[in-house]
Amino acid sequence: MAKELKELTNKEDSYSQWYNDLVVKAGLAENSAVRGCMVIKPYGYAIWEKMQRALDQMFKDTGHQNAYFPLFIPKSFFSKEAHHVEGFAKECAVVTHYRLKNDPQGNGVVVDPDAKLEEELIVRPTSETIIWNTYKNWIQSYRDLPILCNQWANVVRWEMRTRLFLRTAEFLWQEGHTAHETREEALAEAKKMIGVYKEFVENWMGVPVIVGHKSENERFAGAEDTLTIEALMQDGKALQSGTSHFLGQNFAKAFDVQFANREGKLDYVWATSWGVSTRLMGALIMAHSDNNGLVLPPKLAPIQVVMVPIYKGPEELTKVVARLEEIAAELKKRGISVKIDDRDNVRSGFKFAEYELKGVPVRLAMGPRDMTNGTVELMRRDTLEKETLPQEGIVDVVEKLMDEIQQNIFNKALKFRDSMITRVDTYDEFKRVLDEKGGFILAHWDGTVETEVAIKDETKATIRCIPFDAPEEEGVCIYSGKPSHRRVLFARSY
RNA sequence: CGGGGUGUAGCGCAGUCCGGUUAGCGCACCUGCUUUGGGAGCAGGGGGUCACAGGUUCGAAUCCUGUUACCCCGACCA
Repeated sequence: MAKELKELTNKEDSYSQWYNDLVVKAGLAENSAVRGCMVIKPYGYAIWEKMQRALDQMFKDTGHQNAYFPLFIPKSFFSKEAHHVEGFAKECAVVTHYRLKNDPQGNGVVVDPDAKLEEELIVRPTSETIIWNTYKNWIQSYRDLPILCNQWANVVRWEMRTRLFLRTAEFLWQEGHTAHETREEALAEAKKMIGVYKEFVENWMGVPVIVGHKSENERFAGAEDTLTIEALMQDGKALQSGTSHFLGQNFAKAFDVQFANREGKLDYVWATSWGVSTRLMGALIMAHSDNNGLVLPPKLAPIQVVMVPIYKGPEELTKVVARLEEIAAELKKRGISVKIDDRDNVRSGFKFAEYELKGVPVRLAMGPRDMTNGTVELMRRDTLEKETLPQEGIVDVVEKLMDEIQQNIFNKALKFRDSMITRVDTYDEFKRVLDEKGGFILAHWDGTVETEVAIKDETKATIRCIPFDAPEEEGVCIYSGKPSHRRVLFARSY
């Protein structure tokens, strides 16, 4: 299986095909019978569950609670915020009927024309509207604020072209929706949550990100400011990995959500929303994988250690497995997940390749030779290095390795990412770097939508963000030559 | 929605141009034996309305007409 992957990469023509193949062969997901929709397989879902659990804890640690809102949104709600409708209208699934019946002509089941809904329902592409319609009833006074809710849900965006995890017609995500008394508090919330995302993506997924503001043109439909984390994939393309929006009073005004403030006057509520999706799975895969398959950070690996017995005949198998079980029990005591693969219908070499493909961080192999010598062979997935070590103390070694691998995966990705940030000062250089090297480009921009759009049309590169830490620096826009006060981050992206 | 491509076993494909025994190969699957420190070998076996519908013909996977599904490249997007 990995052999085929290797052959694919050697063609070097299609990273996306390689990616797709990897996702399928590693058993993460596959395309479903429904166009544009994805089946997440147990192994892929196990990783997603680990992400969910970690994120959920982080949300709770920052004072949020989970809730759940309806899948269907009445069309009238949806159209209340002008920019919001405009942004999503083109990709909505719409429910128009509520019943089927047997076809009188005998062609199976048909939609019953008598069961037409008076008002169509939109399958949520995001939940701001249904949530703000609900919050309206929850908020009367400043004493009801803030409201800090999150929901884990699926949403539907009817995309033309889809790719496993990166863009599917239906996807799983989490969306936080908060309501605040003041502008400052809402701004702080939006900033806090993009920080939570950064921490998660870097510390759990081992993927370094750049945090910043979206340009006006790339902003969320209905937001006053969109904060983003941008990651870089190994093919040099950027991936927007999470966003946090300051919504101002736009949705409060659209849904007439007013509260009595501390002065006893009516005021509109300030809002934020923020989300990350199963797209993060795509980021995880594309940031770390190599020609042997996935490379999973230990914190998210469903299996952290796999044990492969090497043996001739059933007696040896029993003996080796018995010893492996002792070590496995020790590892489990320390919270490390272990799998002993004692299948006898595939050979050990096959298993080695299979777990490499699946990205298992550490492999322990033990055979008769090791039984005699009191040793065990350890391989770490991130470097593919093999070492024969004494069984005595192996549990300590593995435990330490978990942290080391987690750190090493991040460092490797960081080093790559940093090597792929290029500063350019002319448009020619900009285009050359895009075509020959890819990655992030730091360049001056005059701050206008026209320039941004023109660059996008000519090069397919967009402004990924205006980084938080962009220092003030006088310069001239690479496109228009007009003055600019800081560099912004460009890239071609997914 | 535009441009290109493909539908033949669970998966990947050959055969189609130029119609002709019983439709073939690799992987996977099942059985048995031998193997087992990096993707095992041999032997045997199971599995197909050749995408669908209509037409031409003594005869269609193959030719003609229509339909449909999927993939790739664009426009759209987390």
